[in-house]
Amino acid sequence: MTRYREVASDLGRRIVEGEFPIGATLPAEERLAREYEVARGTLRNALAVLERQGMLQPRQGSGWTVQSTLRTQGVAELRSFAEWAESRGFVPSGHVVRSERGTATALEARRLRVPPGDAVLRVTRVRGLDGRPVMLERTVYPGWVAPVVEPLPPEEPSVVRALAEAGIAMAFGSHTLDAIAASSEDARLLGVRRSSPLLRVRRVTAVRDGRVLESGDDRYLPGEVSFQVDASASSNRIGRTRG
Amino acid sequence: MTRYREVASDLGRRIVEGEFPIGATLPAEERLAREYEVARGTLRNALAVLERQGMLQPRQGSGWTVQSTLRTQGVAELRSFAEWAESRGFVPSGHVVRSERGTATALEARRLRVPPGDAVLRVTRVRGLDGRPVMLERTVYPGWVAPVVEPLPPEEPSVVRALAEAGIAMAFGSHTLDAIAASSEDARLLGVRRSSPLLRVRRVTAVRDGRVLESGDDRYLPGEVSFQVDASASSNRIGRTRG
DNA sequence: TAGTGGTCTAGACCACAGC
DNA sequence: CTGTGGTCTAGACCACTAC
Repeated sequence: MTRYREVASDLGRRIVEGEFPIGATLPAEERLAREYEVARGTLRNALAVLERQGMLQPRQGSGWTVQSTLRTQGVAELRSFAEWAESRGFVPSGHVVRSERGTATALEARRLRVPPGDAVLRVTRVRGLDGRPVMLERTVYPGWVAPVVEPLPPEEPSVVRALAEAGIAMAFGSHTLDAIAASSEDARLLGVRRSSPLLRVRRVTAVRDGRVLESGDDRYLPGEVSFQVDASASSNRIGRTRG
Repeated sequence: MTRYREVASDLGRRIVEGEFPIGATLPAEERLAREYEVARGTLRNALAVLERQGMLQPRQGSGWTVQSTLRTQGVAELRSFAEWAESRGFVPSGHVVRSERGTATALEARRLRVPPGDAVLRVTRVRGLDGRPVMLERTVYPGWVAPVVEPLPPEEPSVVRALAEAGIAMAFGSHTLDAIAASSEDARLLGVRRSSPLLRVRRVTAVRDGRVLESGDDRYLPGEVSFQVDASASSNRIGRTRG
């Protein structure tokens, strides 16, 4: 653990616990640096961590003000449906509709960055919140991930967590959002009429060394989950939101 | 202009011009710092700027590698339809369908953070790429912005640019993405069938001091424009993409 | 083992906010 | 004016990569 992460962690804890409520101004950097017995540069590294998490915002000449007392996690927040749901107080569910081994088509191979014809695992899941289906997920895993995913119980709510426990941690993700009309299968599994509008999120996630972990196509019912992007000059934050 | 921004700007130019192509490794920080005659800390500030723009990525023990030779702009990239289109080589168009003054409804007042009943300006525009309509935009402006927007020509392609030239610069934006079925008016103006799927982007943007600049509802034809989010442990980047 | 980015220190001066 | 964050310097040592 580096010193600035320790400071960020402790300062974040004090904010979450209410010592500095929303709208409050933190003590000056100089004072906080003395308090934690670090150089001002190190303290500023810690503040930058909390800024990226959306908790703090600086203003030259004034000070650092508390924007939020909720910790967000960037990638993880976007990546794991189950962890997002739990952090918001919903009960996530998952149900495997289909799971089959196969060989990579040209398109899948390009997305997964493996040779065409390589072994892949295709899984279709219906994801729910508090018992109601809200999203249909079709994921393709490359051969090296398949042995970890295949033995999971069909009702496993968090595949991401299971992968992390197996030492496979996601480090990068690219998501593309658009709208699409429900196919016959989409309609049947989500319980809507064919060609009704769905929010489609195509995603490719990779581990630290660049290997692709999965390629997926998620289709959300409108009105249940939407995606929110907060952008400022210095940082962007992305997350799901209800409704 | 601060020194680290100057360095970032020059280094970015060298990358765009091809001196360091995609995949290339930059000279070591120590060497670049000597070259630019700045301290290593200042050079690292410059590299951080280019990292946030998605051009560079560091790896401990190796070096900084070039990820992209395209400059992105964070908020601006997300905010201005016209500037995004031009940067990608498309010709953006805009056409005002309706423009009317009115008083803020309860919902509009909450979004714009003004008292209900305050004067507002409501504008509906069809936005196009290379002559084809791709998006329908309904924007509500608070009273203090209306005098700048109202006199603009109905075919003005970039409202953001016009506002910036009037000294009104957007500093923060929140965007919420979901899918929605086309209403009768949506269908008529975009040339699709009623209840066909559209990507809806609701946005609220604010200036530096926190005043809300506009509240909008944009509806995109599927297959024309989508939104892409690249997330990693250290940073998130958002932008539009074609198709 | 040599070279790289990651972290940290202890100062300094500047630009801006707010009284 | 005083206090704040923003920038900058000139060093140092550590963790990791690649040979």
